[in-house]
Amino acid sequence: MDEREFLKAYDPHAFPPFAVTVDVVLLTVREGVLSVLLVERETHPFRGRLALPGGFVQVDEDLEAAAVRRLAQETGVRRDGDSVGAHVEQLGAFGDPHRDPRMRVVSVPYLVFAPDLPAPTPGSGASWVAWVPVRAVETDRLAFDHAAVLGAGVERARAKLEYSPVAAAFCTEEFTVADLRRVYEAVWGVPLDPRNFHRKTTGTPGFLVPVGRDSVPGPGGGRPAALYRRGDAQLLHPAMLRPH
Amino acid sequence: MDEREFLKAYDPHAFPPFAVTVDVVLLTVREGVLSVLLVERETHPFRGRLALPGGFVQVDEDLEAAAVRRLAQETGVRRDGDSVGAHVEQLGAFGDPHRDPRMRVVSVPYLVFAPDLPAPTPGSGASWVAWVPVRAVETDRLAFDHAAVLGAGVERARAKLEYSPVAAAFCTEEFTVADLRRVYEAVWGVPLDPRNFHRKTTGTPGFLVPVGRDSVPGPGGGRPAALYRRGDAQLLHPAMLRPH
DNA sequence: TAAATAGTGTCTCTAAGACAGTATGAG
DNA sequence: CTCATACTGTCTTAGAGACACTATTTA
Repeated sequence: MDEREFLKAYDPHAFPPFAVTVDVVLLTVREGVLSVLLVERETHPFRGRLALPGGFVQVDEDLEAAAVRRLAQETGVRRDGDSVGAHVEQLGAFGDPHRDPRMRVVSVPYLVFAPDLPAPTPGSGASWVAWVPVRAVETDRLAFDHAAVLGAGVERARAKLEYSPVAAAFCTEEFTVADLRRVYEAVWGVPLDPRNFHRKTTGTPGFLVPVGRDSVPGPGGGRPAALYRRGDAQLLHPAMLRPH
Repeated sequence: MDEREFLKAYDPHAFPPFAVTVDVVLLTVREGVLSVLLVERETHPFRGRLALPGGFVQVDEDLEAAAVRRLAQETGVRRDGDSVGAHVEQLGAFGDPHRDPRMRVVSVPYLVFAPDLPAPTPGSGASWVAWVPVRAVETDRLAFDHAAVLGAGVERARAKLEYSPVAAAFCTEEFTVADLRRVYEAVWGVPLDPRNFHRKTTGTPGFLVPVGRDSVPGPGGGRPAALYRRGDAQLLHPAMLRPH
């Protein structure tokens, strides 16, 4: 039998059914606090419980595209090269045989970083959507294994800030060194020395590109800060060190 | 409708069929060269082409267990806490809609490190098995998207050696500092200064535990080296730096 | 003996941590 | 003016890279 005949005779329905879902761990920093976008599930299973946005992948759909689609459908948050989607990264596969009571489901979560966004609006499958501070999430009340997924996402985010310049994905296109420092402080949960942080970030080639203009100081004053955009470096050399 | 009724009425076969497979990127260091275990496919699709060991996950089977099972079935390499399986790590999910001509398949590859092992024997689904130096793999002739999977595995291994003590998983239970250095040199593909490497590895707390005995020198002589076991550190602090 | 490998010591340089001191805004 | 934030400079110290030197084996 050659390959063509083989494929013609192949019946996918002959095998026990699997499903593949995607979930989105969408993180942002609001008021100095690392927060995650959660929805309240509108249907069984886990109806009424909080969960990450997500859902079934369509047969002909790319995994990352499915994640972005479900995020938009459930929460109204759309991909947009400059803000949401500046950083989208796969978190792995979660496939415990009993993670979903309906059937065997393997879920592929995606980690997304976003700047502080307007309030999301509930859509299909969600009766409620909101940003929840990560430290305030009641992990043992999340649907499915989303506590583990969220934990993996936060841990990945913390590690990623050390050796990559993705922290800028939490900021608007133009930002100050202090904006960026507040991202690191929120994600790592530790205060950083503003002066050493300034020296490190502005001194690492390719991390920050000066815009040439200054920000306007907030209420209470302070010297205006220079504005920067993200540079083209893919890796930080040497890495930002997280205080131990 | 409550949750029980909902689940009773749920028909998994009503949805388009997905399949989930696992693949194994089994790496070792043989004669100073980073090598990967490849099989020749016995059946369509990609019959006769080289591929990573792997196969379909069973409905009630854990993903990592499936990877270990397929590795044993196809190649005879068995899990064994001290050698193969000293380090097993998920590499993510590969789910391009057309990566498999039979049907929609999402594959979850696992990265495994092993010490130099006895020659493997072909089993179910494989007509041939062998260790192939990673640099000698003809990536454009591998089955499916295994070139990308192998690339991700090698890149992950390189990064992992920097901040974790997993390099010891490439060695037998007791090993010398030079054995460990040869692992780093093979995986990173660069020579390292033996003296600085010695200072770094023996000076990092929790990395190496001295056994108290010496190795026997090879032919050609040389001073016997102290033997070590892997320590209990999970992370290297500070990290081993890969020469840029 | 020479050659090979193991292990120690020492110097230099980069860069991180801990600040002091200056600049420029708001109120 | 004071207060707040931005930015620059300086000192100390940990640790990486580049060696020289000593130790212990085989041939």
